[in-house]
Amino acid sequence: MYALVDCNNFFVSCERLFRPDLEGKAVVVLSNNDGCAVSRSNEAKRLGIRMGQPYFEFAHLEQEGKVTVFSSNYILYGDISRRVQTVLREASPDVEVYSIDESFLLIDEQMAGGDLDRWAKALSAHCKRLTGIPVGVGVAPTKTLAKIASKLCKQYPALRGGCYMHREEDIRKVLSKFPLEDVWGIGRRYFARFSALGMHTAADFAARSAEWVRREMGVGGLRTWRELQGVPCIELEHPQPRQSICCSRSFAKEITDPNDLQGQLSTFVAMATEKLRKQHSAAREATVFIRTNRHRTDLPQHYDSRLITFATPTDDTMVIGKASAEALREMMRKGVGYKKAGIILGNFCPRNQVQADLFDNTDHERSARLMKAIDTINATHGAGRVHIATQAKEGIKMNRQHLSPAYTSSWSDIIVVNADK
DNA sequence: TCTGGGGTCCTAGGACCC
DNA sequence: TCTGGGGTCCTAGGACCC
Repeated sequence: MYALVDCNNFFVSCERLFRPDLEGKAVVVLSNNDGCAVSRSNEAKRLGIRMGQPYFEFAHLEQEGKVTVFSSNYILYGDISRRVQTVLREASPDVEVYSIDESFLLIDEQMAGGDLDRWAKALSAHCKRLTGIPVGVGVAPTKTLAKIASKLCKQYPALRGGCYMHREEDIRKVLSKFPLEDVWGIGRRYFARFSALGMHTAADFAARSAEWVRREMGVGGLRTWRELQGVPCIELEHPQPRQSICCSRSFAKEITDPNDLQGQLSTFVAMATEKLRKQHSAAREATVFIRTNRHRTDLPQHYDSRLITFATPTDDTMVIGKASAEALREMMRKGVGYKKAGIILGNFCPRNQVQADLFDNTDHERSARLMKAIDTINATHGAGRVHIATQAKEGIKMNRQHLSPAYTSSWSDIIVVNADK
């Protein structure tokens, strides 16, 4: 059986850990740059705040004291996520960390003491007790059904955080009420097409023929369809090195000054190459892109990107940084304000299998030693302690007006318990 | 005024090979 | 009228996920 453990309103739950006064209240966590809602407490959902809704549209609710708003604090969420994963690894030897707030576990009835429903509820309670994070645990014969079971946990508090779904008639009953758009693998596009054909529930989709599904959606859709019938087609996956690494941000204000934008891009390059080195890869390609504010239709729009190729695959911040800076200079138009920029590294090979270029006389040994020194210092003395001189001193120019402290990852932000009070 | 960031997989079609 | 058969590789675009 597969279990899906899904953290409820994860970012909001992380913020509430250190703000218990917000329990039972409407809370929203915003995307980077305080742009839009990415996590909402149940109370905030009830206020009508939608996923992805722009902040300015509900900022009045905050003024009226009806909702508390946070900037996203990924350092905190990443740390809490690792704690949850630690608890889950004790529950099963086979865990796939699917996202920051979801993990799949492989589980059999013996391990669970013969009662998987009880096991699911117990794991939910255990996780809450050890980490403070409320989770739903859905157990079913396939990953797709386990996702559905975990959603039922949120819908029905009587399940006490755990739901084991395996009998055919139970599954049929659930699917006949489950919205098709909430099925894992059915996105916005397919749902729009299918609902126009009168299909609205998971059961409507499951009732189509295999040929029809294959024709309309290809093999991926067929897998989803079979998983709904209880036939496992999607296995537990183990972490693979990334095939591309992207680092980009929107800025608080449009940037016009080339040096200014160069400083921001340089920081993106440093972040992306650090991730690249962490997975022991070297990149053959980098794409640099810039864009103006899409929403300001009154201003001139400009999007451009440059693909850079490296004769010798590299993970060197300075090599990639220098090439990116040149690309940026070529693209930037005078007087145009840029709202977003970024870099995508791609076409990787393992770092220890780099094929040298006959005409390349770079000192790769020296480069490797320097990068290792930078990474080691930053890992032990704090991110960004040493950096390339072209990086912006003040960091990425983002709006983060509602940022919570780094409660678990910075000595200066650690909670102080005052016994006198 | 104000609208996120980071990924993966699959498919069709074109170019090329013998 | 009818115009071979069997492949590979690459890319762009579309779909999906959180």
